[in-house]
Amino acid sequence: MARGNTKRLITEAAVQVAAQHGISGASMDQIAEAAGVAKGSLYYNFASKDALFEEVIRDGFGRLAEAIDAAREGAEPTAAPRAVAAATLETLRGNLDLAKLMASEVFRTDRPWAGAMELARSSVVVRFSDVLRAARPGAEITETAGAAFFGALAGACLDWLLFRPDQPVDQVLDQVLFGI
Amino acid sequence: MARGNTKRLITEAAVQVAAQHGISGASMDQIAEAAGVAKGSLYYNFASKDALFEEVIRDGFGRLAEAIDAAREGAEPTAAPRAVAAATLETLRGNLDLAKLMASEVFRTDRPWAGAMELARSSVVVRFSDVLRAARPGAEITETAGAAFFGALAGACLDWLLFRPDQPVDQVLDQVLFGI
DNA sequence: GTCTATAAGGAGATAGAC
DNA sequence: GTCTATCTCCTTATAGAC
Repeated sequence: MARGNTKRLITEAAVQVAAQHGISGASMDQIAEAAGVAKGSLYYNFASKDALFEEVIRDGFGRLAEAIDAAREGAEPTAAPRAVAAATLETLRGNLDLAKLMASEVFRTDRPWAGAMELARSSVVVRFSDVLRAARPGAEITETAGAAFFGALAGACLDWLLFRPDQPVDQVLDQVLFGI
Repeated sequence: MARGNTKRLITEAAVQVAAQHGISGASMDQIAEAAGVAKGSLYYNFASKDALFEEVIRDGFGRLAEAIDAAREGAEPTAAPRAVAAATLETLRGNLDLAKLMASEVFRTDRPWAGAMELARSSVVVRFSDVLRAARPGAEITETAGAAFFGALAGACLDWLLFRPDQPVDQVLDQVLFGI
């Protein structure tokens, strides 16, 4: 089995296991079993459990940042908040385990990977702030508004996918943006 | 030492430890040490680690629900969203460890205490939805909007307290409510 | 009602065969 | 590059003294 593929198997299994139990509650044994590889292979491909999850975190937020950028490119500034929100909801829906994992670990500030986490979170928050600013040239918009927008999307999206999955995505979008 | 007091010492220590490491990562040994009691006392006062955190969860969301109700009572319907948002920010600021804990565990659906968690979360989401509906009699507002409002407040509040603590609370409030 | 001591099993990580 | 076997420490929970 090629190394690149094994690494991907491991990170995907890590996401799946940690979405249920949290990073602390996810054991390397469980991850190895979910990935279908031996525990030794985890430690060949990653220096430690912390290094493994640092990569998971970077990948996860990176994927979200790319989706935001793509959605923003194709939209007028005033329409961009809705386009970006839609892209975010779709990305989170397509990576539900990752979304749960991010939501549960994003505000942890005292772990080895906390620096990488804050860098990744911040890059997404900045994107949201920029989109809001461009849509409302007059308003005073700081990164706190971006954090609020991000929180609104994450909160509504997980409420939707976990507890009210029958809603159409447009309805969720309307509810998130009802004031914008 | 009276039993009521010991229980409170334990729950407060549990919040403090779990805010850092998550519930899975918080050990009963750490909690006992932080509470200043022996581990045996934890198991005298609570049937298990899961039972302990079920009480922590119920207490936490109960406190938030009370603050929301109090803020709503004293405000006109159109001013209620801001009043409720302010009360929420103040409550979370006064219980930062609890806020971190709630944010990180609220979407966990496969734990023994998941039922209690969803009941508690839902009671808060319903309150937010009601406040928004009363403020905008014409609009179609579902509980998803309440979940989004809750998410926006939690996201902005933790961004504020953890990474931009110098902002005045009114400015945070303005950023969260900029579209409402 | 709170303590100490301990049981039984799971954790992260490593060594060495293949 | 992946495996199995193993080390050591930490985990939840219980038993029984005080």
